[in-house]
Amino acid sequence: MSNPEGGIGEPAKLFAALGDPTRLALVARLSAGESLSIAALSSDTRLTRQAVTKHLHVMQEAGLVASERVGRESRYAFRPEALDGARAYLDAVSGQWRDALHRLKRFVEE
Amino acid sequence: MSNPEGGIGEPAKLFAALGDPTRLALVARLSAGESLSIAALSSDTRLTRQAVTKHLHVMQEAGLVASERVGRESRYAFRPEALDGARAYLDAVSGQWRDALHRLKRFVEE
DNA sequence: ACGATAGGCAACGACACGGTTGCGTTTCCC
DNA sequence: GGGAAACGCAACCGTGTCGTTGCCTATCGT
Repeated sequence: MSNPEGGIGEPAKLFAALGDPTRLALVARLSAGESLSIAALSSDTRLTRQAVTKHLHVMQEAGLVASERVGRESRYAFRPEALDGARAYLDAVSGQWRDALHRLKRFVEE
Repeated sequence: MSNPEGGIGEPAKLFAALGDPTRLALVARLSAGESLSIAALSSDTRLTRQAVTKHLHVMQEAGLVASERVGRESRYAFRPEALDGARAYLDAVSGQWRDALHRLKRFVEE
């Protein structure tokens, strides 16, 4: 399953989760290492707490983030392994492109 | 500008363009090397030609693809350079995560 | 025990998205 | 020249998304 055709559903959800500026900002905040609460994440935004909550749910659904309830607050942590799937897909696509160019070059030179 | 905070708008558009199964399938088709017409791309799909056209416009807006009008048909070609931006963003994010873990480790060990 | 803080749930509105149908225009080919 | 192929444009529809507001529950601190 190294060709880009195989298994399109999962990477699409991942890319879709990354395809929003607000969500990318959250990823940037969380990739700093700290596990942060919803209140902490929505404090320096013009968004409502519920808006941030929804985005976090989307990101959790895509595997980008993991939540852990501690006391009265729920902390969200970044999951860097989730990016491996995206990177693998990008590499598969550009690898297929590179191979295609290589085959074309060999064909022309023969 | 190597931190993930800088310039969030452009990669978000790129990821959003990749965040759709139909569009990912088109990328897979086009990454095979050949420059294909809209009719060719929509022939082996259950979608209408106009649906494929809209997806191609979105992908072109994100820089994923380039169009070239030849005769009565317009050919679309994959642009692998577009993926570099996405890969750079992923690397920046996971790099920031890795550095944060490293700093934490050093702090704990001191 | 009580106020304040953190959060979950649900409804709602505005708008974008994915897709279709219909029609007109250009280009190819016989 | 005329039919057919390839495309563009615009309107339209159903659904999803983004964000809000309102309200209710749980937990913390004093």
